[in-house]
Amino acid sequence: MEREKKVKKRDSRVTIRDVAKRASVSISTASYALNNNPNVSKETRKRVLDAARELNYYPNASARNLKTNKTGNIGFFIYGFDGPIFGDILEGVNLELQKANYNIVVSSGISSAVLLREQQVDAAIIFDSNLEDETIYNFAKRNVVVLLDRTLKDKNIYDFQVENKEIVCVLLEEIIAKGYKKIAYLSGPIESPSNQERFACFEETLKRHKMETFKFYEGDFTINTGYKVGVKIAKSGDWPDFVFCANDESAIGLINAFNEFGIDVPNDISVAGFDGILLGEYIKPRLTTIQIDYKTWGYNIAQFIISYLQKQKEAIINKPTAKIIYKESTK
Amino acid sequence: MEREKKVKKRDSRVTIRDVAKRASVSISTASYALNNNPNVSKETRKRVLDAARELNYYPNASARNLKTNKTGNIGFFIYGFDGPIFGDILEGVNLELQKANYNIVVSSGISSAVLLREQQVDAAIIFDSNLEDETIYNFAKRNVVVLLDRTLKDKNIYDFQVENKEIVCVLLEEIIAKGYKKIAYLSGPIESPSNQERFACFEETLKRHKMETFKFYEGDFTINTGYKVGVKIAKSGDWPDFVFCANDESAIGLINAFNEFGIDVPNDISVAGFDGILLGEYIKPRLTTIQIDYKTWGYNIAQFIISYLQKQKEAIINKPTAKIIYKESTK
DNA sequence: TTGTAGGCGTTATCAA
DNA sequence: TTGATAACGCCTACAA
Repeated sequence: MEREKKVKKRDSRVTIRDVAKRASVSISTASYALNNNPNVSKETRKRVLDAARELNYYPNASARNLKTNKTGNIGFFIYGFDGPIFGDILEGVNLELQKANYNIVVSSGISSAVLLREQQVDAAIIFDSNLEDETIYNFAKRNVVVLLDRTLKDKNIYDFQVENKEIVCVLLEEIIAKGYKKIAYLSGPIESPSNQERFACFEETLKRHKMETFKFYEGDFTINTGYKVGVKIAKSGDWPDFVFCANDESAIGLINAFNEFGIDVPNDISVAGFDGILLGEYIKPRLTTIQIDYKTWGYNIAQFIISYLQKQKEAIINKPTAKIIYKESTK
Repeated sequence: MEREKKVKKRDSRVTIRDVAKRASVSISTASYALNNNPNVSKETRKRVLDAARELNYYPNASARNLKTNKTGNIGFFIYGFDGPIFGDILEGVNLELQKANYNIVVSSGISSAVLLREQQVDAAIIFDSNLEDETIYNFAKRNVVVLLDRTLKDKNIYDFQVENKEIVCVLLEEIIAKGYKKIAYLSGPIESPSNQERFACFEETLKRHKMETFKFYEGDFTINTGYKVGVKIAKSGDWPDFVFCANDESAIGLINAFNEFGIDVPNDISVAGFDGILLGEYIKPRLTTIQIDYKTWGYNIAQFIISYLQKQKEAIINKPTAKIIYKESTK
């Protein structure tokens, strides 16, 4: 019975206490050594680090976070795990964060709101329109937020929209120059800022040439809806000669429908998209698109957050590059 | 000066202390109320919850985790953010975890190892062969681990491999029945267990029919390498009449190369893959494949973890269903 | 039913 | 250069 009491608590982790004991120093000295604090002698540091290694010690994150009020984690919150562009952004973000010893933590759905509310991350990158503005504002009271899916104005909140304006205009100018007359638009969700910007540029360029939007088809950025719109167009008989799609996925759905109905792309109807996703290179005909360098975008976002958190310098936002890639879906 | 001292610390969050004060109860009562502990009167609970809402209180995760030695987070660690099957598994996992109030946390690269070592998650799902066995063993001393990419034997460690055996045999049987004679294999990474299992079934079935592997091409599960192999085959002139690829992505690269070199798929060479990824439906010819229900797999994994953590019952592992989908890439 | 108090594992202040 | 000790915010015996 007596002996039982002295037994180490079942399951208990190695703590800094154990390390200190093994290195024959006080807890505080151990902490200094482990955190590279300069005021600890070289020999002591070595003893402590050795002990830590021998005991396979790793700090308890909760305790550290509670004390320092930091987590070292950066959250990336997305609306779903299967979006084709997230992969690239995330790779860029992660590569860069690793260099600065931040951890990336990706989440989606309710989890995202919980992690934000309980401040389990030091900074948040948000690409999920399901997250409520209020949750974001609240998190931003004490932490930095980068928005990719909307625009909010407040201290600590920054938005990194893709640069749509110029590049969509350029594409449309070139399309008009090629002689297309009946130019239509397949939208994303109406309220999406990206969609709105892209459509604004679309309309503006047409207007500059005294042309009218041949048709405005409502979509939602998905292949499925793109397909449905394609079927409707095919059946209608009232065909445009060019459809600019707000993103690649809807363009791919559209082309799929056209293929099925024997509509010749690009000769009957030409199609272009936006994003430059991998899938666009594997469909037939391959998709003309505006290619965004999402990986670099991710890299830039991570850079921004790091310099913000470390307050090294005025953090600067770099827009990702965009370029037009002509493939066989246009003449 | 005096006044300065009394000012609330800049930036400080709302704590349970503030809630207790506003509800005029002690901290412990507030805690009980917030955690649905039964021994607190209805009115008191209401007062506390109201106060929490009014103050916009959310618990400090670090403090809670430190005390309870739990995080409520389940980690999913992957080798990269752009794998086409992760999206589906993750959706399934997340949907199920949400119901049980667990948060999903996805990470990759060094971050994964850190999160595991510092035990920032209560359970880990691992699909990243870059993570070292030792890191996993260590984490598993106190937590449950589900492996999707390898097999390790230890307390708390479980592996959920896709069921490759039966279904690959069935496909090969059917292929042989169709009269293919020169049947080749395009592998994944040689050391990958999935690849090994699939190849074992492949070889076994051929052997049963007294056939030999026409060629073994080494790949690595990527489109790029699949493409390179395809080019090599095209140039060699020594063609198989059927290539079974260890996954869809390599099959897609292969077909792409064949298309470029004017090899007729399926008539010159037929191709089949494994996974059933979206891309396979959009290439020409569409890819014959073994389709795995990855979303359900994710669902099952989450179920397993939840019942394990809650020790409700003997946790049971359900394998995901697999079925063969014939498309135009085979005769 | 409610309150008091101790401690989870760290970091960091202060004194030695 | 090192060590004792007080927090960080929360949960939970135990006492009232």
